[in-house]
Amino acid sequence: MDKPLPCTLCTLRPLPGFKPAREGELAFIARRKVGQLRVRAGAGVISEGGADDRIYTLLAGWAFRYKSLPDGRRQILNILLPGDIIGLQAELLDAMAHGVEALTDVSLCVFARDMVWSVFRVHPALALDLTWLAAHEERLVDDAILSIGRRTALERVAALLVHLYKRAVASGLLDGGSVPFPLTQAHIADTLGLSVVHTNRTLQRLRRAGLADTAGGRLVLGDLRGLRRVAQYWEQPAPPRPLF
Amino acid sequence: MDKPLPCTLCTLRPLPGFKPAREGELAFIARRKVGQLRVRAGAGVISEGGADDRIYTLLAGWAFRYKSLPDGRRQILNILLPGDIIGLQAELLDAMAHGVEALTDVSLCVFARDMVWSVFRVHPALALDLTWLAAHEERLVDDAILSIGRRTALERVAALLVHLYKRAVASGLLDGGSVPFPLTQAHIADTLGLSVVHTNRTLQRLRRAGLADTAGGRLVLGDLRGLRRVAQYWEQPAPPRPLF
DNA sequence: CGTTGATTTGAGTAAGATCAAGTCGGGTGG
DNA sequence: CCACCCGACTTGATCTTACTCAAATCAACG
Repeated sequence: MDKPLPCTLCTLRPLPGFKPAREGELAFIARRKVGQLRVRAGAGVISEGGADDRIYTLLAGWAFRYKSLPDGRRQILNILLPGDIIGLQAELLDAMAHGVEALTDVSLCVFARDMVWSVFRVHPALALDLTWLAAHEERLVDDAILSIGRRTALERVAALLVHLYKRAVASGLLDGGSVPFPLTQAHIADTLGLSVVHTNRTLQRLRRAGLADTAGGRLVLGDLRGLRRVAQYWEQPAPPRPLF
Repeated sequence: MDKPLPCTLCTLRPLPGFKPAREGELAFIARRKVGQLRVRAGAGVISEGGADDRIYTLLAGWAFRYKSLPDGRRQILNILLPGDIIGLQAELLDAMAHGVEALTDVSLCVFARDMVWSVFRVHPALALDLTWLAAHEERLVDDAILSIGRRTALERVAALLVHLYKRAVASGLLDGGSVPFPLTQAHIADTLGLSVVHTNRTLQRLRRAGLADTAGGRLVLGDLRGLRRVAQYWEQPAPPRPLF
């Protein structure tokens, strides 16, 4: 735990990508925040199958959800950026069917386990936001299935880079034409269902074509339009999202 | 539209896989059901990108959610069985990011567009159920990603068959050691990110090994244990689910 | 029968995996 | 300061899985 940031001073909420809170809701949320948690890059936030009884929202840093097979093969389901919720599934279903691991050092707002139910009882509009978030995450996962199932390696990598670039920009991370990019090639491979070697060669193809470069922990898109074209990735405008 | 079945006589709810309705909720749901819709096998229920303003629940028959790329490649996201909800995403997010198509002739309970919001306002416990359903569907999609991304073709097919068998049994469709299986090999291929030809050969392998047979529109698992083993598929017990 | 959709088979190919080294760069400890 | 370590990235060679193309079979149905 580190010194908690009061929700009234939230650094995320003012960002253009987030909806402003409605009357009374911010105070309600603030009252339920029981602390703040810091997790180091590479460490686990929630373990696969574990029944954690907290809900988190990612305040700063990057993380990812993953699942693995008994023999160790691992699949990353989804990259988490600030504003994303962690642990909602565990609250609703019996246990967590996936793990969560920090990609960078990460700060999490911690909420008590009864948070969800009290939101539903007291603040229906906020509860609807929570469901919105769940539906939105499912949409991301749907997109991932389409990529992994039907795109070629080149298309997959291109689509992932466009996708992450867009989200990073929406999180206010754009700085001098590039965004932070904390994924290693092994992470990309685990996200896209590819081997590390093939991921490497595919990234090189994109780099040589002047489309995208991930060097030095930052992502530069040389030609967004062109990248979209090779990825067969068409724009879906992102409306402002709710935040907890 | 065909003659609607009143919710009080629902054929699904008594099944062991579904939670009983709480006090007052059944009447509430019944009042919001505006009709019943029949869709022929192969016809679309919701089109990709369309902004349908209804919510459905699948009363009888099989369907599937899908997404496609501009050039026509198609990926099935998820198979829908009786009790599944259709169109929740469209209500929450702006438009439908995926299409839904009937696999068999299908009956749908139709609810008005404001259904969701009124549930959240009036019946918080029911709203939580709705979110449960969303989280549950996401879990299925998470599993699918793991399969497509990290399992071999043989493992994928085996895992899908086990999965669908389990769900069909939970829907009360088991009859004489087999369940209905309305998917063509092309559907399986689109679900698993394989080509039709390879799907065919893989199914033959399973058949010859005495593990599973999909002949004649029915699925017979010759050796569930063995199938689980090749699929690296471990049991996740399914608690009773809410129904709308 | 003729048509249509689903399944099956065969042959050739290509995308991507695997195996095995090797490089590069940023720590750490001597 | 330098040796060395370690993780991430890169390269080459080879192998395998799964795709593509093309055609045959099969069954249901009007």
